[in-house]
Amino acid sequence: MNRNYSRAIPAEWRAMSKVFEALGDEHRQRLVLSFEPGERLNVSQLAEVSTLARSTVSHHLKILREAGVLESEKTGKEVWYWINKAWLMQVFEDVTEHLRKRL
Amino acid sequence: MNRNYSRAIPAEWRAMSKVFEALGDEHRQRLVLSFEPGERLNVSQLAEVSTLARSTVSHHLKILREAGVLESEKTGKEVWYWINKAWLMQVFEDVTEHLRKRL
DNA sequence: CCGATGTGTCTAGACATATCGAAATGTTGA
DNA sequence: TCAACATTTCGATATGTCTAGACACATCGG
Repeated sequence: MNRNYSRAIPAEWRAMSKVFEALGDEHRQRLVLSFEPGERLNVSQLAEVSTLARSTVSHHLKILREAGVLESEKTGKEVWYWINKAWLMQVFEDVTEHLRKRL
Repeated sequence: MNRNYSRAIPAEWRAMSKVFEALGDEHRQRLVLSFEPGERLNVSQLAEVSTLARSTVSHHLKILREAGVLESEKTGKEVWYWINKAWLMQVFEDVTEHLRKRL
């Protein structure tokens, strides 16, 4: 048994922690699932398909961005979001690997 | 763009949803990380290393069990918990695969 | 410069979750 | 049967999150 409960969370779990938190919400899952491969969407488009108010969508996008799930870039008035696919897959694989070897 | 925001969440995401929610909490992460490979731990042992009250630990274990992260079995007075490793790895791999192919 | 547009922030209320201690439940052994 | 033990449930409170609308800020076109 690993007794030092308060020790640092492993790096791959720490990164994953934010992702777990971000993707634990169903609305945020649906936002992520609105993307097609390689696609970039702006806030208006995402708010349009969502059932939520635009400000609420903005709030959820912020959480997804801070978790590293989404990336964003502002061009003119619009802010375009896309899935941080490579990084996200890497984090998932790291956690799977940690699970395989250590737990 | 996938416009039907309210459609059903894919099966592998639905299973993952509970896992995300369960592992989004740092205390629950620490509980899971207390296990060594193949090990079974009871509530008292987990409560002992935790900084939380016994009843609170029990509450978190219930969430982890309902999410499928942990399994449990009662033998006599004690309830033993262990990580549902094979299933958990499968779910992670399914999500990674969905991410690779569809997003 | 001004109005229209796209986005983010702030606020407040509703709602959900976390937490602990006490009480209840179930189990074992004397 | 009874006392001790392990765990869960319950009640109360504190804390955090979700949500919409009002407002602020930046950008673009006229």
